[in-house]
Amino acid sequence: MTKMTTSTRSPGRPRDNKVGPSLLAAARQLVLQHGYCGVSIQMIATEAGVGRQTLYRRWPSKAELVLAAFLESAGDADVLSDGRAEKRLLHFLVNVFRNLQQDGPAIRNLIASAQDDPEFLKSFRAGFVEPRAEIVATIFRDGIANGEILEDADVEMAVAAFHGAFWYHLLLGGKLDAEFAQRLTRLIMKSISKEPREEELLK
Amino acid sequence: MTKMTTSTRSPGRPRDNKVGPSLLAAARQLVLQHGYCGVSIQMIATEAGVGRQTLYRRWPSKAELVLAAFLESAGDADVLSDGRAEKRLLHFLVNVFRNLQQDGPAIRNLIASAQDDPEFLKSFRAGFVEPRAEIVATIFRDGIANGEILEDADVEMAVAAFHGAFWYHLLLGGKLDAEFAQRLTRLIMKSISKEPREEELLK
Amino acid sequence: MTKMTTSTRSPGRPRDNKVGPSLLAAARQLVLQHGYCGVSIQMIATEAGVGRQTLYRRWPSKAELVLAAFLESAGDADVLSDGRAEKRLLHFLVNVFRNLQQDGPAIRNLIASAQDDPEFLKSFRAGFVEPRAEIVATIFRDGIANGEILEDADVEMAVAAFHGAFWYHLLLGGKLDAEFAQRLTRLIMKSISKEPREEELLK
Amino acid sequence: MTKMTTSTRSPGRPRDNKVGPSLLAAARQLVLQHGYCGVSIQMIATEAGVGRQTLYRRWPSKAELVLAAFLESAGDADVLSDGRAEKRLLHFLVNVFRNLQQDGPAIRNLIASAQDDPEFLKSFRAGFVEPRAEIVATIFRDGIANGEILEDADVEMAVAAFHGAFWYHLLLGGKLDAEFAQRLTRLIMKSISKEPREEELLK
DNA sequence: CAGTAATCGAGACGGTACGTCGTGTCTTATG
DNA sequence: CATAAGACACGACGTACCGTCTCGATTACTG
Repeated sequence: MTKMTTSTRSPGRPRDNKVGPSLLAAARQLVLQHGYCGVSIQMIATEAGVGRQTLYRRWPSKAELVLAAFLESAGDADVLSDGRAEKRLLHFLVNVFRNLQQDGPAIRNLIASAQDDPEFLKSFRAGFVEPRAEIVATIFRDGIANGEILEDADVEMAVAAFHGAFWYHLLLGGKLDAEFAQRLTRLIMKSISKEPREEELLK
Repeated sequence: MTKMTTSTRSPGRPRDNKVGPSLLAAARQLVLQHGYCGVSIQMIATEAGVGRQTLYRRWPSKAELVLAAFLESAGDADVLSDGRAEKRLLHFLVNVFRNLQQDGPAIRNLIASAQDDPEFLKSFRAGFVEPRAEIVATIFRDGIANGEILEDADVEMAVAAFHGAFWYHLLLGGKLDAEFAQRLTRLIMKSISKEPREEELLK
Repeated sequence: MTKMTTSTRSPGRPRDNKVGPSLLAAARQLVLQHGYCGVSIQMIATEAGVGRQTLYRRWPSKAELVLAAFLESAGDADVLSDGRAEKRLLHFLVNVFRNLQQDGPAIRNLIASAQDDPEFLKSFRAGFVEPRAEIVATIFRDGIANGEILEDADVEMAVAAFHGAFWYHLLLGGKLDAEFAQRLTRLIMKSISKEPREEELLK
Repeated sequence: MTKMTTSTRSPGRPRDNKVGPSLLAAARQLVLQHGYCGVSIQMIATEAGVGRQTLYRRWPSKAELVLAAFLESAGDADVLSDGRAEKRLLHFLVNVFRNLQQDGPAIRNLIASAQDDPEFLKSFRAGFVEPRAEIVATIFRDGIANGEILEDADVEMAVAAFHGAFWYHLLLGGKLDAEFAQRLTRLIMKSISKEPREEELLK
């Protein structure tokens, strides 16, 4: 036996695997510094000490590159693996808001970029939106499983309302703080949880 | 006596008041035809048979002009003045969705434009967002007044979740149809209405 | 009578008539300094303190601009208006060679540029080649008129051989000095003048 | 003993001696098809099924490669070995013009390429210009030897005028036909041949 | 009824970013 | 070593908009 691996290694000079990360780092730093629109493709390439073409070889647009750059930092969303749904939601939201403290402006611009670039919209959904939606959906489904949440709850819509509400604030320049997180979580939970209303409990 | 009013009319040639509307019309038509990003300021001015400066004299940016153009058509939001809150919400939403059928792409781009232009964000909030938020808030407050909705409902957050949910879908390219409207309305109403849960009714 | 001139002055802001000359000057200086290929359109525009578009508005290519720049200096070809043909030819050639001392490299590159750009070739012929050809042709025709040169001399071909010979040297990097001028003039004159051969005179 | 020859055969993989010719062929075909400037080094390499480096290992530039490619076809210049000088010149010229029918555009671009690349200019002179100059010079010298041409004829200049005249036409897009060949030959011969003038013969 | 001043269409102007192209060098694995 | 493939840094290209400016011409009110 001669060759184990089907090692379909493409011929030619392999891509320098230091250049991708250095582009991501450059993108991230420059966007945080000058804002998304204040940064050109040229600037990122120059900062990374790289030719422009080398960038285009990896990402088709500034938006895709910046998305990748900000996905890294946001990837490590720490999520409570169990506990009451409301608590887990709140914890998630507080974490997200903390990230947005720094990344908010960039994320807003990525959402903006997706509005006239269907290809990027797909990337953005797949890389950013859906993972986060899934986290929240999982919390809801766990809640159903352990009896906290109504069996017939409209999970999909609850997720949309949950994320939508803070996108709405984010995109409109509103403040995203702990109080907001609490109120939003409360609102959604009221809609889908089994727990009797407080008012009724008092009766 | 020649003139009654001391009307501080500025000297010089008065503005041609046909030019504003023709710019709005041109903007609207071109954006619907080629998409927001497919239209340049020059194109709009040319289409309206107007110099570029004449446009800048009235609006500071493409976004502001297009906002004005699309505000006109959306201005005549017909809202039920009374009835049950859920019904009124649903009616509003269906109307909005009907408008978005045509204007959706433009609105998405306006939201996008606001993400890196604080000045325009203010205009957009004042002209587009807040009027619509107020309509929904009013419905909620009416609901409280007539006992449909809990006195301590978080109206502001409910509005954010309500609008946010369909913005979320709009910006992500989701479908905005009657079913979505119904499910969203239901979710929000469940959260804030007094009506006892179905489950409890069955007890 | 109200208006005399049909003054078809085009509308819009008139072109700044200082910008053309400053571009020509910049082009000339930079090309002399760094060579034709060492100069980019951007460099010329920057040197002239002008936007790139402003340059493209006046000339369609670097070649056309540089041609114009070097036409100016070469325009003042001083030509003897009478005298013996051979003397006038020689005087012309010496003058040309003096110009080429400085402009030679640029001219060579202009000829080169014309080889893959038919549009520019036309400009180059009209602006550079033909005026110079005409000067020499005129000398020949004067020579015919005053009996120095054969009536049936092939003026066109003589011009081609005259100019061609020194283009040949120019393009091949040969030296263009007074001796060359003398020998070339002699050769051509021998071909077309009436004067009996020296050899025959000696018989 | 395995190998006989001490032949200083370089170590490593020997050059594939099919690759050179296939590059020449690819270059020739592509340049004839798309024009010199319409062809990139990459295209030639790809057409020949060869890596780019392999090309650079053999020729330092596109110009050198294309020169080599077109030298092949032009190498077989058939020249009359004796006869009257004028006849031999004419025959040569007609042959050259026939070649230029096809290769003209490429040759023009090679001349152009030489204008900003001294290294290539040397190659071009050595490979293309001088052999052809020598052919013509030889014809002239033979003419001197057999008494057709004046002993003190300026052969070098005659060659320059002869070649220069048709370069001039070639580079300026003029037509190179039999009539041109005849007129040019006539002009040069008149200048350097011993034959008495027609006018004088009629005396 | 001349003077003043702002508006209008048109287009020049200095900039900036874009995406593509070609060049010559380099770096792999495979002969 | 040579080779095919392709990455890489670089830099020019021509285009598209942008927001501002500068024209002649127009159109009102003012003194």
